[in-house]
Amino acid sequence: MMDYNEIERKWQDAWDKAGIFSPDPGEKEAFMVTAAFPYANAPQHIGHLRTFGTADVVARYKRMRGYNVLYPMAFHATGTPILAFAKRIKNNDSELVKELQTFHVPDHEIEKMTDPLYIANYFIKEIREGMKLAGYSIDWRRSFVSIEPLFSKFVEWQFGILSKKGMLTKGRHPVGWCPNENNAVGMHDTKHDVEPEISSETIIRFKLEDEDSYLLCTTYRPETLPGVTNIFVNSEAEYSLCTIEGMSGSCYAAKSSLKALSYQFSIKELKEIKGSELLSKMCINPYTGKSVPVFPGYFVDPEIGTGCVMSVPAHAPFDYMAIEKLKSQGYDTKGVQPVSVLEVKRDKHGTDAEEGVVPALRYLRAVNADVNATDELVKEATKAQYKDEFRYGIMTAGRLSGLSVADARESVRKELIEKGEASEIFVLTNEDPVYCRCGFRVMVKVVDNQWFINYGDKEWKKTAKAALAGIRVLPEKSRNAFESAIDWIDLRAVVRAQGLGTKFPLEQDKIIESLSDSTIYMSFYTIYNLIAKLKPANLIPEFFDYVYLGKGNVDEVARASGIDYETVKKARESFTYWYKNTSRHSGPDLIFNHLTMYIFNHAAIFDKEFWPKQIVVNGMVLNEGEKMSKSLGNIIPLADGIRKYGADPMRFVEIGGADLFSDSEFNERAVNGVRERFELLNEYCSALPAMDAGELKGIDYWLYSKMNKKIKEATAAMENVELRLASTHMLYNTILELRRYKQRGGMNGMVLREYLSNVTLLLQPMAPHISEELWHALGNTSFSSTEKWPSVDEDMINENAEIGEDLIDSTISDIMQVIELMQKKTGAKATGVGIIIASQWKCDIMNSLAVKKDIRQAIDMAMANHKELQYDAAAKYAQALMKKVNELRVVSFTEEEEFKALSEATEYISSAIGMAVRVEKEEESRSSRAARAHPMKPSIEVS
RNA sequence: GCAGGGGUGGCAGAGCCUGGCCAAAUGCGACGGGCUUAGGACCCGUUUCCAUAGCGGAUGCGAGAGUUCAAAUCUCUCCCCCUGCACCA
Repeated sequence: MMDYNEIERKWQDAWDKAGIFSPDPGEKEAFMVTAAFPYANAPQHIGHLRTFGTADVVARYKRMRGYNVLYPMAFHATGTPILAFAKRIKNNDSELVKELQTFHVPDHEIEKMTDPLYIANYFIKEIREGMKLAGYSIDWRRSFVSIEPLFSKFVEWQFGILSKKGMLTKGRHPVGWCPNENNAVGMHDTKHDVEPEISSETIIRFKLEDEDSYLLCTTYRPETLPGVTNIFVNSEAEYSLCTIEGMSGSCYAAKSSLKALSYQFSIKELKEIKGSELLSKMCINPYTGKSVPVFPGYFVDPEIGTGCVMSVPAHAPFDYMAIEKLKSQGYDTKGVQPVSVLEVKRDKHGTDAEEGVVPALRYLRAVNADVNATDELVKEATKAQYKDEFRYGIMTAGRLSGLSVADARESVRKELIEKGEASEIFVLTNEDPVYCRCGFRVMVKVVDNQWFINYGDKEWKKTAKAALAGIRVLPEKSRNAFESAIDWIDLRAVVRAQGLGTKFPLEQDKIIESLSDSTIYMSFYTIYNLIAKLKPANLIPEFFDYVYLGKGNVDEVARASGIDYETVKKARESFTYWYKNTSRHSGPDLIFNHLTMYIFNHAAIFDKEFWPKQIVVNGMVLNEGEKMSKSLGNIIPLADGIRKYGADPMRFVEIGGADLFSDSEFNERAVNGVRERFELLNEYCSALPAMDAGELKGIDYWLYSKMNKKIKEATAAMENVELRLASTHMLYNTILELRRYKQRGGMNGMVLREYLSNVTLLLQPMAPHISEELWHALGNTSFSSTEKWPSVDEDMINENAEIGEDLIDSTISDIMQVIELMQKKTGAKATGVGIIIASQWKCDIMNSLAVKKDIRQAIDMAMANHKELQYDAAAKYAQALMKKVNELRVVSFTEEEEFKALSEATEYISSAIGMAVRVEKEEESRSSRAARAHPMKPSIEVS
């Protein structure tokens, strides 16, 4: 048994000592690999092997292909999660403490984690250790943290440029808000890590007849305005008359809804009235001008929206039910009748459309709801109807006629907002109320004067598309996602009121939001080791202008910044050297934010030659079929996994275990399978010294052929970062081939050494430690890490050698079948087997037919070439073949070659079937079954 | 809803772009056999159905339709699943 951890430590130390992964600019062509940097709030779990490991495999492969490869790594700590973390520790949050304990964070460390910087530093150290254990070939000299002052200088410079280029704008923006802490809240600020989901609704005002005031209704479905028959209010609740910013006149809304509204509009209360007082009134539909009455609605919640809803009984089951209930209670509903304003071409969830039946009623019937039905049931009907109507509905009412529901909604909404009759309001759409960690209910606040990066800018989108066109996206099928991400991304709020990070240059009391400060940081790696010792004050914009944009000259920049001449010069050289050829790695979840912003910012800031060249997107890692998550408690810390299974087996399973884009599965069985195969390779390597070299046999040529094919295919796979395919070639097929080689009596030490040497090198990117170990077991003294990738000798790819082996296999399996059937039938035991090989003329006829499909020509040709051949026999054979002429393939073996291949394998075949074997040619055979032989399908005679 | 990706044998998962060599790689599982004191590991075989002294046939890759001499693979329609939807890293 190999001790993986010992082997890994040994080679990691040796690499460190040799400094082979800390490159500087040189003669060789550069290649830089970067992976989305880890957030410094927890050590890594095995899922991180996917992105960082894939990046490492690419780095290692490219290094062996002769590139000067740089794989740097930094750490992200910007934003609020680390602050929230510190606060939770302060509050003794047991959930968090438990989580930390799964990562073996000692209690005395947890105690100190009330300090955000301490947290970041602690985990950065942990993560770095984990990455070393995993064997990543990282240049640690270039490692920085996204909250350190030098990096902030760089980010300030970046935003200076964005500002100058007009990419920053100001506007209104809704955010989740805690009224207690007066803070924006994101997912990590809420109880149970719920993301506040915000969507927009429409407030529509209905003018009260004979009064200079309005009723405010909230609705998702403004397109149903033509179908409004009345308004519902809650007759038990208090209502307020108030003035609302952005709407002229005074308006009524439920008193208990005002608080939430006040975070989006400034509101002044004038007076209060009872809901019941509104009941006697009539009001005017702003879209149709029609007058409608106000009724009490049992289901109206005064806390939601404005506490008034417009009633569309034809299309809203709740409205329909409410009116029916009123009627049954003897309430005077003034003869209102449902008005249908749209029709659905196909009913998915409701009953079939019936002439004259109100749509809402159909959906209610579909769930068996009567007048006494529960709200749950009505809700179900509502959902179904809304879904169908939004998806398939076509408007039938008035000017909206013919429009789809979605289009009509936009059109009505826009028209009313322009006229000042409606306004947009934001609401939380989470199923359950969302609570801040402090216990207060989260609401929506609209922030004015919010700074945005304007990714909606048409010209910028165009440049980004141009940049994308020049990027090699792997896997290629994810390019679509990038295309649509570029189209879709719009304004992005760029600052926050709190959090760690860089101050926003245009508004010094705000912090640049954490995804926005890390869009071009990869370029910072190229110079970080040169400037690490400088003071922030040295890093003036002119310095970055020179380094990244080539503006100005060394002398001036050196003088102005106080940085010495050599460093300035080197920094520019380093950037231009490393940044021309880059590969960016990340998970699929970042396509719609980070990676797209990465493209946008590069396109805006850098010269074309420094735009991204390659983006590799990889899937996640699942643990025994389930997503790893804190809540499931199935996270495997990286260090634990490596300690238990070894880094290389873990790497192999996680990185090579699935297609790039699909998720890979961690399971113990697979890891053990890999370990066993490594052991087997190791055994073969140790057995080598005892083996002699001798004359090459057929099976040796076969192994050579397989080896070269393997190199060819593994190389192609690595070029496309198809790591699953590559791993199949490199390890799994290797084991199958070695097994066969041995079974077929292969024992040529020279051949085997060459084969194993190449396999060892192929394995290097994915299993670097094992590769080094085997490489030395084979007697080498260099690092396999810095060796050349094996090259293909096309001449040694020998199809015939492989066909020969396939022939042997298929013959054996045919023999076994025949024997089995015979024994079943006659009960007699077989004692010997004759293999009879088809005559050359059969082969000739078959090949001729396969190419030409001309029976005449085939027979003539065979007759001409084989004097002994009877015309009858040739014709009969050719006719039989004609029946499936379309399936015929050219046979590349001659009778002689077929005979040779099988004769040489007699020993193997007879040991496989357990009895004596005789091989003969058809024309020499006296067997009655001889004529049944086909090319590559010898006749079998069992005696 | 919008966007992106999928649906293949007991399971996982290739193949699909570039139609035929695909009853469909590979791994796992199950079954039978070998090795072994026994188990594990390892090795060999079987693993849709029917037929059969092997080389044949039927059904078949979410459902349906189409194109083609030929479809898991191309086109259309439908159904279902997964992921993301933003200021959050």
